[in-house]
Amino acid sequence: MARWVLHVDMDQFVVAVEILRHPELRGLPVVVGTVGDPGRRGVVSGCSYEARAFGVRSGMALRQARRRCPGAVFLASDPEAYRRASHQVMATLVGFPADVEAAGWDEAFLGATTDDPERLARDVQAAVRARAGLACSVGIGDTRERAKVASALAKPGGVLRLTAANWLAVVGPEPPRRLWGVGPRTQARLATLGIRTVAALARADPDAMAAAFGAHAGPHLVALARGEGPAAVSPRRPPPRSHGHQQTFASDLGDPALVRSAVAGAADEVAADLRRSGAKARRVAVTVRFAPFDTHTRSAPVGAHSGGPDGVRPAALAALGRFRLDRPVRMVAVRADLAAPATAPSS
DNA sequence: TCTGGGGTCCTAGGACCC
DNA sequence: TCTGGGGTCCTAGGACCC
Repeated sequence: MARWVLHVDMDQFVVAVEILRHPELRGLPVVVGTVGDPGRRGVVSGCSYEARAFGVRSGMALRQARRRCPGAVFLASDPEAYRRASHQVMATLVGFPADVEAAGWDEAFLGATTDDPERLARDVQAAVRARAGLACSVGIGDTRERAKVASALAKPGGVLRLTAANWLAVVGPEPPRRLWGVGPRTQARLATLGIRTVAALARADPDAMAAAFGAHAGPHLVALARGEGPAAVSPRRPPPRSHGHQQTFASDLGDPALVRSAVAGAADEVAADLRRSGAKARRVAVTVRFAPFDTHTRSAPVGAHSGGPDGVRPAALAALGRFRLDRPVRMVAVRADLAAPATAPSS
């Protein structure tokens, strides 16, 4: 029997959850945003296939979504409902003879030993539909990268297998953006080098790519284009490396005192996270986004308070003190880098 | 045209040390 | 006075993902 990676990806997850409790929305263009009001600052966190037909995309500004699809139903995001649905899905997956690694609310990797991965994929789809009432697509691969790309190509509701044998035939003509780990910036840089397809990137000289993208990142890009990479699926999640909170203001803040109080508030939320998790902070970074979108970060160590929660706010305000708050501010963020857990030293 | 909130990882320059 | 080659830490920025 062979070892396979399956990538299970829920179809239009947040919208599907909304349709479960609002069946009358089925078949309509539906847009779920951070806020339900498309006149306010916020982005699309999920949209139905009917809305996508109008050009609405995840991550798009709500105002732009409304321009593209004025007739869409706009709903506010309800994270608690999505988390409950996610738990149902993950509980269903854990019932299968496989290692299960959650990769966000709406997707998971399965590591399974089987001679019929398609059969397993169909069984997973049926079980998720029966238990949670939701549809998913399943990618099958001999690496995580291939399984991940396969599930995207299988949408909606399909099953697709990608291995070394058919990877380039299927994915080769696609733009590099199709790869898991290549975004719009990297695709644009690749285009300036004349590389416009996955196949072209797979043929690229790793040394030349190292010169252009860095010693590690360059060859890594070529490996991605070949579908290579790890195949391990690990059910245990590593401890978090950071905790953060950020706030975009409904309208820009011109008063530095208000900016300081927003930073203090975010720092207190981070401190509360630290208390819950028992983790220690190493540094605290404050990000200030000036209008329209000019973004800078300053950080400070939390040494004076031994990394405890009480040290977060002073460190955040110290970092903020290094900014000149002479322009309107759109967003502030506070993030704490966590110290490695103080468990038994291993060496 | 306008760009949320929560994260992870990589790069690169300078400081500092041997 | 001019000077190699490595390592690690600190810091800011960038890219990407869900």
